[in-house]
Amino acid sequence: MATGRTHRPATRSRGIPEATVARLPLYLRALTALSERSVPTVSSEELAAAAGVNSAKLRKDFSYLGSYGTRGVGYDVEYLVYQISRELGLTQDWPVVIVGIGNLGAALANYGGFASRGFRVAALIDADPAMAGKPVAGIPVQHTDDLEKIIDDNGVSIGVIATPAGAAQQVCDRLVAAGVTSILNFAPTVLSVPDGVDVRKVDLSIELQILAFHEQRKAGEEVTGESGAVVRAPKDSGKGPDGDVPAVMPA
Amino acid sequence: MATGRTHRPATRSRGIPEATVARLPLYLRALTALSERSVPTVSSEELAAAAGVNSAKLRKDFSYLGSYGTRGVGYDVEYLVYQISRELGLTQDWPVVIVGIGNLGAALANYGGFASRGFRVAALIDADPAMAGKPVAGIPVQHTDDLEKIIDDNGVSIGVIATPAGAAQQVCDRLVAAGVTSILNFAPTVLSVPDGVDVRKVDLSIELQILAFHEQRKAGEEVTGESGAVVRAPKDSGKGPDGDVPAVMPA
DNA sequence: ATGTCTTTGTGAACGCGTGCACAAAGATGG
DNA sequence: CCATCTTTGTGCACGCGTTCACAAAGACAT
Repeated sequence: MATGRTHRPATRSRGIPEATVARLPLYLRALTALSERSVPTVSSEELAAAAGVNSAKLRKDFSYLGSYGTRGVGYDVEYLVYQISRELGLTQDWPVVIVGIGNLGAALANYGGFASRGFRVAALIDADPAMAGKPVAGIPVQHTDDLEKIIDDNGVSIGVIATPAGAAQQVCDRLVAAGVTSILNFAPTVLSVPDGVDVRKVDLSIELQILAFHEQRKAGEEVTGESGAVVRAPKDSGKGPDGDVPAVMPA
Repeated sequence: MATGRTHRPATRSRGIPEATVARLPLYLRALTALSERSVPTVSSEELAAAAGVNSAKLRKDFSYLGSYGTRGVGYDVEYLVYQISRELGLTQDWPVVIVGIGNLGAALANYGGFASRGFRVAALIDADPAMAGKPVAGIPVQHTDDLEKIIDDNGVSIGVIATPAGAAQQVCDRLVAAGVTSILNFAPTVLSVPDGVDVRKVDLSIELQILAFHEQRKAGEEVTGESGAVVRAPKDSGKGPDGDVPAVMPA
């Protein structure tokens, strides 16, 4: 997490809870799919199932946006798509820069999910002079030296950091100084930013570690299991870690 | 989110709250850095700062693991690294398969953060026959047809899905049927899995949409203290979205 | 051994998020 | 126009997570 505005301590933005905001994109995706199939209306139950949430939660979420449903019928799909898009600020086009065009940065540049949701990759930036000018995803990579100018010229307020961990804080500082106020960080580092700047982080190895924790717990319940009891077959042929690694011993 | 075990409704695994589990990797990273600098002990205050969290929260988190600190001194770095690693199941080596070797899948295969944390990429799988045999990150890509055999031969219990959205559920079903019980999903879809299977999702466009929401809110606050009216500074030279896109109109 | 000083570990209070359950609203049919 | 039936919107209760604040524990100096 960043030092600045990351978890937004109870700062219920304009009355919409953070947890709800995080689910709106989910609803939007489900609604867009329905819209493409020309489904006119949808009930909270159906939509909740499509989004993978509880229907009561969904209704409460929508209640923060206003009363957009019709009792006895459900929600108008097109209207709801519009309302959520507007609420999320997706009726506008957000220019985004990606800094650090390695494997991940290139993958992000090629990712279709951005453009389809109102985000436009305005520039790709990398510190390697050898990359300069080389096109990635049809966009020429520019050098870090011009970072400030690029941000300014394009009116960018959202930056994506996909650099190695060591460079992330420095890049972050420059982005912020140049006027960026929202950062999506893929580097495995805690970024420190001033108040007023939002940081969200995506950390691949952390996600795996959380999975490993639960996986280990499942394995530990194998026979002992009170409820689930996986009871893996005899012999150590079962799924799971290959073996024990000594690791560091306690002091 | 997935239908199955994703949010784990209050199923405090072995007494350790989910929120704490999610922070352990963060602490571990900070501690590893200290360890590499041969720092012997660290106080909750220092470590909390390095991990970007509140020190009280950190102490409470550690209290779930046991009393590993020394009052008046702090925590033994090496010992804590060991304890957290063990708790997370990282003293074991977890074989992982990545399904869908497009831009993102390739980036994940090349990502160093996996190997350094006890995760080993056991296999890369893709549905494109043209990719078969081609090495990515030094590992030959295998065809989806052999998915079940690969899972079984390598004793894989953690799978990463980096396929297009359309293929994700099908791949997921096959992974689960083959014995995978933890899935990290990069495809923008809600996966449905049976009980006992954990799913974590990483959705790039959702993260950006959340940032856009806050960005829009900040813009709205510019001059007008709180409620509406964007009132951007004179001329539209400020940072921000390029312009309004009509989008869908309300019914 | 005793006192002081630092830092941990945790009891308690509070706030957010979730889910139940139901009343109100409106559509639909007779 | 009235009755019935479906589905929303929400009051309420509960539990998790966070934070404060402080007593207990131990290091360290004298």
